[in-house]
Amino acid sequence: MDELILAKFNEFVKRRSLRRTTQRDSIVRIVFAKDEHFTAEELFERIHRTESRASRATVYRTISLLVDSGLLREIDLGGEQKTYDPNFLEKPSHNHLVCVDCGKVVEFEDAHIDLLNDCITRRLGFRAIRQSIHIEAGCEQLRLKGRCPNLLATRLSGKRIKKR
Amino acid sequence: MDELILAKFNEFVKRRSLRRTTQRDSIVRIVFAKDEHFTAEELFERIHRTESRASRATVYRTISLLVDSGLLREIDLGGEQKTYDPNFLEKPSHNHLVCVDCGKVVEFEDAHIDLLNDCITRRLGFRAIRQSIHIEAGCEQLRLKGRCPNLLATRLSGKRIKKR
DNA sequence: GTTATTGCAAATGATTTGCACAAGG
DNA sequence: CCTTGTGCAAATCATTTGCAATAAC
Repeated sequence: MDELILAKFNEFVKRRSLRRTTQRDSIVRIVFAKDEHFTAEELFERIHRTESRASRATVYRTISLLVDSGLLREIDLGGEQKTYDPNFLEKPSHNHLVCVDCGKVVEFEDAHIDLLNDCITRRLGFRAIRQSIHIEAGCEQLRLKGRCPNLLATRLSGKRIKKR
Repeated sequence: MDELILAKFNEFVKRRSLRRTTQRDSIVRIVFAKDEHFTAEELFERIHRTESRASRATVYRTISLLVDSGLLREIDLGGEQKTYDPNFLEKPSHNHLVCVDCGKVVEFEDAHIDLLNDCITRRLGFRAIRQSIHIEAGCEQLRLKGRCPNLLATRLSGKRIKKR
């Protein structure tokens, strides 16, 4: 499955008369091996947990290429580092809900929302290109039962929870 | 009108046992004198075009206070500098459409969208706190007539247009 | 007076870049 | 070969912070 993406990427690379390299290949494979969002630094660490090797500079440069190619998207999760989302090929129009209690990011799609946004855009005199919805929300289970199934997992994994 | 906001801010300042200073007063006045979005640097420049004086550090620190107080909101316009929006008091639930042709930012409110987002959030097991929609769009007039009323103005004013 | 605030300059931290060497086609 | 990519270390740039002097209350 991610081999298909790699093929698309290499097509893009060729079209731009760039070169296929071992570093680019392994970075792309690692990016699309999971459906998780990541920062440049997290990707760098993930790479170094494998047998592959690539410098920080190459990681940053390859991320830029992936974004240019349309295979990867930068999303706004409000942190200090940029966050990237590898799931837009599978779900071309998904949005993000971020739980302020546990930091969990939930992806969702909704055709009604998309349609409504399109209407609004047209009414304003524009032609929609891309839209993204960002919802900050609290965990209902935490509020009612005093605990949230994600909260513990998040703490254990040492993930960053949005401050504020 | 902005004197009311200043009063609210000073209330907040007192509640936190902080101090009312000339710098803070003038920064708040300048922030809410217009309904324009701005970056820290742009605010710093605006201040220095008046008779007021405040260091860059104080500008940054006061922006943080304003955000904490809920009077100012950080919004995502995708630039390298953080952007702030002083209009959430007047329009508590507005969203942003950014024109990729001219960089113009249009604010819009829509009750249907808000309701729909609320439903989706609840369905996912969360309780909505805040939501924002970011639409990137092209100018319909530019496409049809080959020119956009905002484009020239934007170029003249030297505003940053979103790259990509 | 005591505590918070300011301004400056230095520190930080993510991302970018120049350059010499290595690798792709 | 000739051109693009890589890794390193240095540069950038927005933002933050330590500290001594200053201003609130």
